[in-house]
Formats: sequence, structure tokens, C-alpha cells
Amino acid sequence: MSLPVSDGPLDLDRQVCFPLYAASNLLARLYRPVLADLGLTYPQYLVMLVLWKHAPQTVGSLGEALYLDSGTLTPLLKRMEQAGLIQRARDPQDERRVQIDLTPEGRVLRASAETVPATLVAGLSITEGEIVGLRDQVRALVGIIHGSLVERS
Amino acid sequence: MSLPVSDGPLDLDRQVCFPLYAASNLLARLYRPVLADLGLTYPQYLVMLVLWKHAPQTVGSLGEALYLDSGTLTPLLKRMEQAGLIQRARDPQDERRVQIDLTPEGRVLRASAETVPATLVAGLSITEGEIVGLRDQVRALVGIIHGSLVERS
DNA sequence: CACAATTATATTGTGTAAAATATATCAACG
DNA sequence: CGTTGATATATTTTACACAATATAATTGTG
Repeated sequence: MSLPVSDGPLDLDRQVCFPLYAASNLLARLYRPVLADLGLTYPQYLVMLVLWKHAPQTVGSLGEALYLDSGTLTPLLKRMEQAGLIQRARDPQDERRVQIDLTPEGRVLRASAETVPATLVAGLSITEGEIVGLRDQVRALVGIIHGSLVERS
Repeated sequence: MSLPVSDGPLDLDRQVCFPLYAASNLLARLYRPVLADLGLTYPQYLVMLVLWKHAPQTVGSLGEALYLDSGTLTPLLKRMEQAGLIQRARDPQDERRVQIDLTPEGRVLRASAETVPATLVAGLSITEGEIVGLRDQVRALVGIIHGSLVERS
């Protein structure tokens, strides 16, 4: 049992930040082939999850839900519009806003996506309980970091 | 205490993937202003952490340590070379490899970076124990996902 | 009703990510 | 030695991610 030799506060093995970064990248890599069958990238899949729950929504409210800004979402949404999954239209009531709505194609895709979560977990040797515990802890961290960022803005 | 209404397996609030994605993005956003003072981006900071521990290293071994491939690292390393932090040189023993080494400037930067981890945690209402517990769980998940990805390649 | 302040999205520029492909090199074998 | 196969990096293309800035529309105030 040889533990890695410490390297002070800058030891990569001591940081939380790095495992989170790696986990996020690896997870996207794991999703990629599964979502490619649906014609979605990973961030696009997240947008669809939000829209399947509630549509239409503005670009701003999507960004709030996903912690992303319009600079990220606008080009992403344009690609999804090209793919025929969503529609973008100015809100007639407030023409600053762009309403994002699902197309019939986008709504239909939901059925095919139902199996995605189970498919992914299937290959991993991890229990439902471990996932839920980890999820809630990471979610708490998201709340803490987001709160800290909002505080100083 | 009203919990979010479930939306089946596709409920964003049930997934582990989304909190990890959000946490990684938010963490990078939190690091940005601190690292900007050092002239580093977040992935560049991670590369420096690896190099401060052991240099020189090949592009491939850096990628193994950070779970990134050469297609990601090459442009990143070129920018770091432009910034004067590292040197890139063909290995004379095996000219397929490019050895990455720290410049004196890159080595000196380590001292300024020593305070970065403490600075970040300082603003967050989170205990050392919570961080360590979360870190080890996410690290375990990284091992599981990486193992699953290697397995099928 | 004019007009400044606010709000919301678009645009631009820089910097990752990663798959796919191309290119070059080394090791091993006959 | 020359050839094959594996290995390693470079290049190209597509797709995020976000700061900074620009643009446009609404709201609040007098």
C-alpha cells in the first residue's frame, strides 16, 4: 500500500477540482456514442432534458437551469434548430427574448432517449445508492459554488 | 418541503451527470479570476500541477495523467510555450516523442501558485472533511468510468 | 412623452475538447 | 537490409465555454 508522496497544497492528488474536471470529461466521452445515435451531443442532450420537462422557455431561463450563458447557448441552439429539434422565435410580447420550443421531431425523440440513463449505468460497476449519494453531494457543491459566484457579481 | 415532481428517468434532477457537468464548469469559473493573475487558464494550471511534480514528461504521459488526448494538449501546450512557461522538444532518443519541460519562468511560478488552493476554498462554506470525502468519491467514479472506457477500446 | 437605466440576446475573440485523419517514426521480423 | 505493424504526434473539423462588447428593446421616472 504505497500512497502517492505528498507535494504540498499543489499535489494534483489532493485537489477536488481535478477529479471533478476529469469525471465531467470522461462522462461526456461515455455519453458520446450513445447520444450520437440520437443525433445529440452531451450539452444538447441536457438542453433537451430541460425542454422535455417544460417548453417553451427563453434562452435566459435555459441558461439558468444549466448554469450556462447565452454566449454558449446561442450557437448550440442554432445547431439544434438546423437539426430540426427546436424552434427559435422572438417573443412578440417582449422582442428582446427568444423563445425556444420543441418541434414535433424534438418531442418524438424523447421516447428514444428514455433508455439512455439506464444504458449508461449498466456498464458501470456502481450501485444505485452510491450514485444517489454522490449526486446529492455534488449537487450541494454546485449550490455552494454558484452561491459564491452570484455573491460576488 | 416540496420536492421537484419526478419526470421519469429523464428528470434532470435525478441524473448524476448534470451536477458533475455543472460543478466542473462552475469550478473553472471560480478559478478563472485567481488563475488569470498567474497568466494561466484552468486546464493550463492542471498541466503545471503535473509538471511541477515531475518534469520533463512526454505529451502522452501528460495526457494519461489528466485523461486528455494529444489533440487537446497540443494547442494548449503551444500556447504555454508562447507564454514562456514550458519548452517543447523532440526526444533525441525517440523522435516520435515530444518532451515537455518547465522553463525557469515556469518553475518560478510555482511559488505564486502555492496559495491558489487555499484562496479558493476560503470563500466557500465547506469543511475540509466534506471536501476530502467528496474528492475520494468522485475519484472512485473517475476510476470506474475510465476503466469502462478502456475496456471497450 | 422623452430618456436614462436596465435587461436580454447577438457578436467576437480566445481557449479548450475530442473524433477522424494524416504523417512520421521505431521495432521486429525474415 | 527492406517491409510490416504498432506507436506517437500533428492536423483538421466540429462543438462547446465564457469574457467582453455591441445592439436593441423595455421599463421606470419625471
